[in-house]
Amino acid sequence: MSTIADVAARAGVSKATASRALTGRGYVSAGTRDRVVAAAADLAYVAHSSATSLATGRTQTVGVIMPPVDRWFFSELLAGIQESLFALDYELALYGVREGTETRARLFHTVLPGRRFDGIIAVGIQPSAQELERLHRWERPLVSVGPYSEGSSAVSIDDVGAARIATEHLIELGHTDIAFVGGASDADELSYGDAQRVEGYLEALAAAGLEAIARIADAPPTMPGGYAAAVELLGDRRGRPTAIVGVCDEAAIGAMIAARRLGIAVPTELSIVGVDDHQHAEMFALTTIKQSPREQGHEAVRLLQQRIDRPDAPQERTVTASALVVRSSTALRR
Amino acid sequence: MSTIADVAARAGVSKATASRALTGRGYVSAGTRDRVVAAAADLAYVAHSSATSLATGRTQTVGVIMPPVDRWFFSELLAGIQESLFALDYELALYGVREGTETRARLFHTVLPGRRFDGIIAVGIQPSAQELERLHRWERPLVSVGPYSEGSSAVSIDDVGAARIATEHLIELGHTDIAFVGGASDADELSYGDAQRVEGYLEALAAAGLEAIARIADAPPTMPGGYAAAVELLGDRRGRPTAIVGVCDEAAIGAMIAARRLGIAVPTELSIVGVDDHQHAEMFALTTIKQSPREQGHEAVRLLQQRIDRPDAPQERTVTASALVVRSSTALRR
DNA sequence: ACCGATGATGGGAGCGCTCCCTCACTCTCG
DNA sequence: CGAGAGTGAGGGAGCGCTCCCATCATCGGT
Repeated sequence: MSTIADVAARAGVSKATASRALTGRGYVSAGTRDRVVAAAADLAYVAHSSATSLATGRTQTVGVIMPPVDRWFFSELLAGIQESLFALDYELALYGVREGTETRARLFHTVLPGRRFDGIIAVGIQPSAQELERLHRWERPLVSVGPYSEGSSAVSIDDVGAARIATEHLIELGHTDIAFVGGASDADELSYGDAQRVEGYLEALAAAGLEAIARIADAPPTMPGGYAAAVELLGDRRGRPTAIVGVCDEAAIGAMIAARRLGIAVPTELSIVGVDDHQHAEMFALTTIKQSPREQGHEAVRLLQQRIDRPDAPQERTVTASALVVRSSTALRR
Repeated sequence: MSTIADVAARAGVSKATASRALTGRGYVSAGTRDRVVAAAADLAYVAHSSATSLATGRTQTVGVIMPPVDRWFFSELLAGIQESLFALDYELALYGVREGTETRARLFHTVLPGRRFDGIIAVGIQPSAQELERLHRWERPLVSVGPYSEGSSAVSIDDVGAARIATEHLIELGHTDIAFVGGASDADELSYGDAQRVEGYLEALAAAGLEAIARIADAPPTMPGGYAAAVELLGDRRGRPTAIVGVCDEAAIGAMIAARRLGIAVPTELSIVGVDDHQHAEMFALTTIKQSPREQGHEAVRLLQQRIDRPDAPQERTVTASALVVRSSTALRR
């Protein structure tokens, strides 16, 4: 493994000049630059990242903290972040957040002070006041995806709005018995975004004077979760709702499959709407609210990059709009 | 941000002693150690990772190269890797592999020589001879998950075996018209493991003297992929197979949904078997071959750790067994 | 002819850590 | 009782890079 000293020697210049030629910072004559670049190529020289980091204080690495990627939304988001970071020549260090505070504690006590990252993208995490304070002391930019908190840029989905639109769509179709699949009686169990969606559902009902009929079935935001909850919900022939809002498409699809098994026709007997526009939504002809997690990933990186370049620039907050995509899982109430 | 010099000063010892006390390498008296540790705690001292790396040559970071995590298998595998790395105090730097060689080229030309990683876990990647040579020159361990190549440890699924078992199961049930959903006429389009599965399917047929009936439907290894392929396969009432092997559970489930829509009863009229034991397999009562991607992730990290500790230890190769999980998507041929 | 930009280069300090080497001291054992 | 091993601590080089500063040449403007 050759060092910059080797390159400098081979090009017949000093280390300083070689560094300037290679990084593009400072005065170097064209001829010298070419010689240095050629020498570097000959030696297959690549700067030692730790040495560069130590000298510059920048690691070219971004930490990404996110929930397990087994949900489509997160895996898409991660893909978006990955694409953008790659394009900007940043490494991506992935951190899981298990609710177990161990990961989180370690992150704040060891990883951040270790100055491994130039910035952080935190997905679906609401930092505590104490954590925020530490982040502030960390003096490096944070962009959060989802929840928004003072002192950091954020790209958010309007989760409340998405669920509201979904619910309103059903109300407009004449439904007055609309259940929500994918809540949790213990609110702590819900991710931030999911909690917001419950909120949106309730808001829409309230706006239509239907708050009394609110029915929230607890379920994890997964297909089996939605399936199980729907089986229970639809099992009773008379108390059965005529429409269902899923906390996400996975849950909605689970509910749809449950309905089919129970011989309940969708959409004639039961309307179902989801949130996300999951890759499977089309196959199931699911009416849903389109989010674009991949683009949100891009946006998050853009914001972060901006703040890395100009740390004193004002915080920015992007809220991406939600759009209703009508397919054929919803219909007028009979 | 305090440095080790600050800690040393506060504890009234030299930098060297402080370092020894904190890293646990070399002689330090218990009393001194305690004083240093206390001083470090007071100052909230955490070693600067770049400085440590530069001095030790180790980054405590492992690079993970894998396909997009939108398939359950990969997201589980990643989760397993993440868990184990976290437990061992390693950072995880994530790399996508788009077939676009750009990522790959950059990895080999810039990232590896930049000495950012102590080791690499490569998932589903068959390095070219030239790449292998570079890896060798890199002199750091590589563990591959999936394909096995000379000179690196590997944890592999017996993909051939898995698909063979799945197919044999159908043959034992009396089926003689068994289609495979999720191939690709252009073999390059298939991931390594998927290609192996096609292999296993063909092997089983051949062993039963059924090679003549092999029918491989091209489809991406996804639910919509399996759905579309199955719709085509099952559309023709007479030429219809009596059993289907899915390249993975997602594809198998897609096929199952297609069958339902077409009014074909599973398993009475059509048997379906998948590979993976996906989280949704149970909900669909899918007979499948159980893999444990999460455990494979653990195993990959274990192998890597071993090789980081003792670089000259012999290469190890783990092949995890596959087990048939019979649910109710398969039945005797009528 | 002199001066101050401007361009091009080299010397070398310094980033924060580890670890080799040296030194001092205390035991242990022949 | 002295040699040698074992233990504890400090000094300081060195990891590979960047970047500040000093130096020197060139050149146009007064």
